[in-house]
Amino acid sequence: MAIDRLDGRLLELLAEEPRIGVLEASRRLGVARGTAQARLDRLKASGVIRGFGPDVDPAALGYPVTAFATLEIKQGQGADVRAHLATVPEVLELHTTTGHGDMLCRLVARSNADLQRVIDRVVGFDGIVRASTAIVMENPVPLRIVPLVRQAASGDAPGEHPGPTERRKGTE
Amino acid sequence: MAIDRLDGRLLELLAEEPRIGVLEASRRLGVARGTAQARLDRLKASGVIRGFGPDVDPAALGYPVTAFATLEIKQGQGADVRAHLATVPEVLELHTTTGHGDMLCRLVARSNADLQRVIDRVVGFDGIVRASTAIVMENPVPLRIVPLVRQAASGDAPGEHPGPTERRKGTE
DNA sequence: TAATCACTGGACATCATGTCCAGGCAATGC
DNA sequence: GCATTGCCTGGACATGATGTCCAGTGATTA
Repeated sequence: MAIDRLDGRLLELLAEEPRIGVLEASRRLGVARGTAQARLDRLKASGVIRGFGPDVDPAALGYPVTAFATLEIKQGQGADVRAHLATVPEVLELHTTTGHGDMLCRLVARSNADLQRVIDRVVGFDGIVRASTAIVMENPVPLRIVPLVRQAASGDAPGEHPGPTERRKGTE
Repeated sequence: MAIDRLDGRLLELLAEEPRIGVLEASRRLGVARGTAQARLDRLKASGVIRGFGPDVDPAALGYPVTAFATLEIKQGQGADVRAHLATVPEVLELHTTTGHGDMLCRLVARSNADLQRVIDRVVGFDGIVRASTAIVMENPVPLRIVPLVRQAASGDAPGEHPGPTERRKGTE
């Protein structure tokens, strides 16, 4: 779904100060509450906004160590490995990829020593041939979405397929 | 900060149905509203909950392609490279790591073709020696936190330093 | 020209929020 | 044993936000 500048500013507002609510957002955007409400509903319905889940910091939970593991999988064992990794709480996300490895997963651990335990548990599975781990030292750019939203909303997005004007359609 | 079972269940509730609010959460947990409120305030104050920002789906914004790029950096160019990558909207996060590469970043793009443009922009910088990119095909385990919260809250967490009982202290 | 659509500005009842309070209860420290 | 501390309860209150209507206006499209 394409978003316009108003959608973009609304998303920015909510990203930076999630607690403000629809009413306050409409005030800051200079539009009627109904408009902000409608935009928000639309963003949620179209899947741009998946939800407003709490952003939990693993470090504050006692898991200050983050690592990325590249896994090489035995042919045909993909499904089993996925199921295995899904049972490990320290596996925060898992992707299957092209390239040297077959899978990439993000891990957390209580310490560098604990990371060894996590890795052992992750790779201690028959379908996994090899694993290489990269420990995260710094996180100069934490997961962010605002710059992308800004670009998507500005309409001058590079790589964008040239389209008609930005008039909203009733159903898309 | 250590969390107990009540904190854990509260986080789970909020993660799964963020819209319910404190009052409804307290009802489901079977505790007084003041308790849920206090727990939530404490989780926010201690940094376990960073916020309640909207969870935006890049794919719905028109960026359905995700990739991870491992970058090798020229000695002493780290700061410049970080600053450079921070200006690229398609760079959703950036980590400096140990291991083969020096940095790992998550990218999104409008298409496989567009990914080429993004990569060119990312590596088109003097301090970057080499880059290897892995395109994400599937995402069997999307970014999740609940299993980790459950483990942290259960107290029987592996790798946990043995501690006293789970009585809460006044200030920590 | 008629129809469609988004936005406005207002209305309403309901609900959640932030913020107090007094009391009970369990664990801690002396 | 006793006082202290800290958490939880259950209640109160005013304020504010929410969900949901509506009629009117302006602009675009067929």
